[in-house]
Amino acid sequence: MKNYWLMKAEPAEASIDDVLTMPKATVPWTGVRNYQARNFMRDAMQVGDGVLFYHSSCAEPGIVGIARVASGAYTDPTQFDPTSHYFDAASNPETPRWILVDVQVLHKTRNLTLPELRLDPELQGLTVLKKGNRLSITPVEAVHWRHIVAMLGVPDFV
DNA sequence: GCCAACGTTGGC
DNA sequence: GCCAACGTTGGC
Repeated sequence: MKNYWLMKAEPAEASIDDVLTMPKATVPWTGVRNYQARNFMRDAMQVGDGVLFYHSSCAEPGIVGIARVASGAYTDPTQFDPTSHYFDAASNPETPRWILVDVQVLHKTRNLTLPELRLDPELQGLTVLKKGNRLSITPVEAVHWRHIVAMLGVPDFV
């Protein structure tokens, strides 16, 4: 049973266009430093899960592409790099605290903006629309996933 | 830049 | 274990 996710990226750091320039349009989803988001990657994500690629902290936040989970969870190396913004001095290499998965972009889409998402009655309950939501990785219900891929006119690969 | 919401830390 | 203080996220 596959799952669906919304994953936030800051375009200033790793936009969908940046990812499309990478080999196989695949990016190691580095920098998650929240336990709830980490646990989703570690415990619930499977290769092949559907991903809504979301741009946050930018002029026009919204869903900008469709992606898939392309690897299982593995150690996020940036936690051990003192020069990295994501360095975590408290993490021990024998029991790494932070992990990541690879995410592969399948389709860049138009920007389905946050205001548009909010206006759609069928998307009520989408976690990213909830007040105070800050989680960078959130589960998406199958009914919401199907609605969004249909709106964007991309094949539902999951 | 502001601020609401939420997570984390640390004193007790 | 409680909770105040502080830090971060992220829309606006």
